Amino acid sequence: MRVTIREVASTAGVHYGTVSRALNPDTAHLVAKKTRERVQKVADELGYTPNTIARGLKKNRTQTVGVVVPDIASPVIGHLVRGVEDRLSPHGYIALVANTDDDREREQTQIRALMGRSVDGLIVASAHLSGPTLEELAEHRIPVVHANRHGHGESIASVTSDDAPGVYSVVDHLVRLGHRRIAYLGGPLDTSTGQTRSQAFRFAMAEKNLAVDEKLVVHAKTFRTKEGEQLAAALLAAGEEFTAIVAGNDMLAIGCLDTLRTHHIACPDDISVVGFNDMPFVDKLSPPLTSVKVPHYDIGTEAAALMLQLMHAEASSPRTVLLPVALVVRESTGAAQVP
Amino acid sequence: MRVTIREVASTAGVHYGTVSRALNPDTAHLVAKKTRERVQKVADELGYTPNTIARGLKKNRTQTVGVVVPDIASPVIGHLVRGVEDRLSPHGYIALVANTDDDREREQTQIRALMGRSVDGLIVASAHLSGPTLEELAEHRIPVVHANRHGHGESIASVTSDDAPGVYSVVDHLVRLGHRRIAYLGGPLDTSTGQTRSQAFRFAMAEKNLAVDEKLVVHAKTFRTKEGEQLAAALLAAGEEFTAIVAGNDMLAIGCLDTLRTHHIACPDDISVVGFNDMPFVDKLSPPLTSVKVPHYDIGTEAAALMLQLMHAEASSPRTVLLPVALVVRESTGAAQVP
DNA sequence: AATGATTATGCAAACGTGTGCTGTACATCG
DNA sequence: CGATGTACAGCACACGTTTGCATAATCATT
Repeated sequence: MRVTIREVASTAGVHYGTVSRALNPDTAHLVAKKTRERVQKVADELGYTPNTIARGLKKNRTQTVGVVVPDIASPVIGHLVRGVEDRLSPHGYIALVANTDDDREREQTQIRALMGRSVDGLIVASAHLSGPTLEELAEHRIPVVHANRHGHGESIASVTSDDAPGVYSVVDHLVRLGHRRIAYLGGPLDTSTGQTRSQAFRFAMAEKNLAVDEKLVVHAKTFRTKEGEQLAAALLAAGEEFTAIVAGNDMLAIGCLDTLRTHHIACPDDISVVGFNDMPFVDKLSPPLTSVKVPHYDIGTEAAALMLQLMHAEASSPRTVLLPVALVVRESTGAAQVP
Repeated sequence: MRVTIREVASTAGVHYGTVSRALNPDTAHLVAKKTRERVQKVADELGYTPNTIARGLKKNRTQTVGVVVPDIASPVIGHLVRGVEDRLSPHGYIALVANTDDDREREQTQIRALMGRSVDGLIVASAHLSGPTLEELAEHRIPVVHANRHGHGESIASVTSDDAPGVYSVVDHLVRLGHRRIAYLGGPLDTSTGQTRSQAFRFAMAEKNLAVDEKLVVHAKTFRTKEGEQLAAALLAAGEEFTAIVAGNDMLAIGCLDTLRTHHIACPDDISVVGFNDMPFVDKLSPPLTSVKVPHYDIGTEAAALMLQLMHAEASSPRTVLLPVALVVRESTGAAQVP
């Protein structure tokens, strides 16, 4: 059996209420220094650890935040979760992670499971969030922070990468290299990143006074390399000429590289390829992939920081954080092929 | 405010104890079908969800298992955790993950934090586990399963990959290609995988009647690419001849490839390189890395399965699971250079 | 020395469940 | 018809804390 506050009290010769106060930083000033020290010592000797469950029941706070992600096995998500953890744990909070596979039903189930465990807050990095679930969350008045995705309007706090300038810098980079006919292989339009980047691409092209050939714009249904391969092949088969592909993320870009290789098309000599996210090891690909560095770890820490603010109900603070990204030029982009 | 069992009871016109029994599958048979159905209906209408915290306090079980990992951001660990989650969640359990960075102190802190939250079990994939902590765990009589690492003796359940045959198949593969002078660049000897694979290498070499040149055996302090680079450079600088490097994992192997490239040594033409784990995307490296596929996802599911057994205290079952690995031959290994 | 102010501690009621025990109503049996 | 058994529901305590309130102890002030 685990040692309780009463045992500490009896061996220290004080009432258990006093022990509670002595051990709690907020109330420690209410107990005399002498007894506080004695209690502290006895608690250490007995190896007392407060029962978080009992405390949670009483205070209605569990020092736990739920983290809802599409897939913890994905490298970018892993870094995000790591950031959350690192920022949260010094404050005594711990993360409860749940995978959804971007599946609406599973999302709902997982969020319910988290709510049932009385998490103090919810960081949501999963793509969708169905209506009923959102309502439930509102009912429980539980703080919610969106990470790596935009919220519904501005009502929900969110922290994301500032993708638009990133996409612009990609297009700018390609244009400077002489590219004019640029294909776009984007991610799912029902995800926040898929949509944002797609719009940003059109905007950037307009900015450069370049026409967007609709035949050169395709969108994947998932962010998987396999689909990148297929869509890249489809772009090639369409017969429209182009000298560069901007991909919605690195996975899709890797698919492109594979397809180019199987078609014996040289990259970057014939066609340049750009990814997004700058995942680990894309610098080791052949050719090393030009990409846009997205600070997923920092997204995690910022989301956690925002969550801490919300939970402690500090004065209203900036609710929407945009983190800067940076183009990383490598060898998958080069001068446009002369026609 | 959240709806409690008492509200359900009063609107259904029964005692709250009855509601508790009616809603709990194990005790539902104790209440008449008619009232049980009425209670059920009222509970649904009111949107009652049992308070897991209160239940946890009473039953001393939280339907939660702690998962202690070195770094959730690492791709292999991500897959492992994913496996744990997938196997656990259908049973209503949820995973509480904690990173340790393989740091002894942090390990202790995190495990304490998990224990304080009354987890029902602990899956430990972190490298070390210092003495005092182990004792604490034993005191609490909490089920522990080691994943991806061997336990202390056979007293603790564990599930790992069967690395020895994997290493043997690597050496065998190289020998068949004509390699005789083979270097070993292993992981930290104070980690389970580092030690197992190192021993297995010596054993495999002996099996093949090949001498192990101690100047060609080095061990990293961490599993990082940077250290792979440095140690590979050190091997080259040592002046001993060799035609192949067996690395303790893919990260170290990637470091080797980088060093070979900067030294303008061709791989595999001059020196072959083999990794271990078969991480995502090592097939996209240049050259694509020959490696040993370790089923980290399955290690996760198996560890979770074992944990479920232990928690439900089913009859004593196989406590040590070894999962098979498979050599995946790619282009980083080739025929030995003729002298 | 008595009074008031301040500080330190004890007391006990919650928080929302689970569950052993008790009591009641009804059926069954001799 | 009385005794016994069975099925169901109520009662109240316990799980380990926190915390408002009351009380005791200490100290300063007049």
